Amino acid sequence: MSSLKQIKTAIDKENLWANIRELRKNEYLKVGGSIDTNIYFVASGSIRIFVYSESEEHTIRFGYQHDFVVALDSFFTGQPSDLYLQTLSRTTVKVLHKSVFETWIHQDLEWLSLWNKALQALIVDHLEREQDLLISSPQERYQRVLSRSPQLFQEVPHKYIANYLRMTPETLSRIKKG
Amino acid sequence: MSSLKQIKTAIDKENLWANIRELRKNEYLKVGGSIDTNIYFVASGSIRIFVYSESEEHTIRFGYQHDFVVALDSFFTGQPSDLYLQTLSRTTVKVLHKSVFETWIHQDLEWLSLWNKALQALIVDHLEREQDLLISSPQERYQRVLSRSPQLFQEVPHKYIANYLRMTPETLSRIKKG
DNA sequence: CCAAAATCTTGATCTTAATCAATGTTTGTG
DNA sequence: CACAAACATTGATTAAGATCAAGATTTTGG
Repeated sequence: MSSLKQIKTAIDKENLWANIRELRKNEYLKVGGSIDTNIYFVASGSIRIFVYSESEEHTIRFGYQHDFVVALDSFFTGQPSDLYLQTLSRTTVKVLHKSVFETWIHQDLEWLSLWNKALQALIVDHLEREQDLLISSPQERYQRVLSRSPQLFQEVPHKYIANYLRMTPETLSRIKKG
Repeated sequence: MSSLKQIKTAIDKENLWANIRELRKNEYLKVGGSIDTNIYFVASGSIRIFVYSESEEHTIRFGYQHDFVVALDSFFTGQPSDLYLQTLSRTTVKVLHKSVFETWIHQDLEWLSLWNKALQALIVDHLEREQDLLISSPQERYQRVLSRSPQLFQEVPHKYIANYLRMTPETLSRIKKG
């Protein structure tokens, strides 16, 4: 059982959730320039994290059912960040406040160790992502992400996946066909 | 004082280093397919972390004087990883074994908290890096990294920086001129 | 269920950075 | 110091993916 799943179970048991939010398609949980230190758990639906740059959107990550979604930079630093969190469909999230989480996690060395493990797993994921992005062939980038996250292609519109893979929807479409 | 600096100071004080290695230019600390759970501290010189893919090298990160350098995926998972660690010049590193580090870090909640902070800072760095890589204009990618890490351009040959920025040395050269 | 909107596909053209090639410059070593 | 090797620059050409445009398909909301 992954560290994140264990953390989720414990949060449920101790009933730490602040509230539940229901969002329509395309609603923003967070916009650029704002502080958001919440942890969101996607009960249903899907969310996209992106930034603006060169007046274009760049997709950082997706979250769908059973994922945690967090504006990590704002969460860690407590500062405003450039990240946008937007729903891609009607979505329900459970909200956990950082302060509650922090208090809880520091109550027991066991929890802190678990959180440590979760952070480590996150870093390993980021390393993978970095390699995905460095690869020059769009074909290869597609293959790597497809084989690691086939589910993703079921869950979110491909135009966003194309953006996530730093290619146009047209290029992605042609790769899928080929 | 950053969490990493505090950790470094403590390791020095407790004398946890296993040994010191002197390496010539272009020597490998680690090659792809191997396990390496060491933490290296660059006393002098410089190191490049890269992977092979499509029979090309892709540069993940640089480490120079006073940086920690770690094959993070292998370090965290204990498994073999695709990362290569290679010196870019005559380099001296201090070596710290994971087991020693882990034992030490778990002795005190204070240390574990500090390590936690370091991991968080690392994740924020990775987020920045991800945004750097997503940007489509080579010009912009160059500008962002230059303004965040001007020192880098003093420390390592630009052909490696070009690779790190996912462009050719020719393109980087033209950007610098323009 | 139907209409409108959003998404996806396909083809033609254009643009930008990669490639190729040659020369100039710096660095490191005997 | 000299000379070779590594690195950087510059110009010409090519190629791959972006852009543009139109049509097909799917999704969504009243």
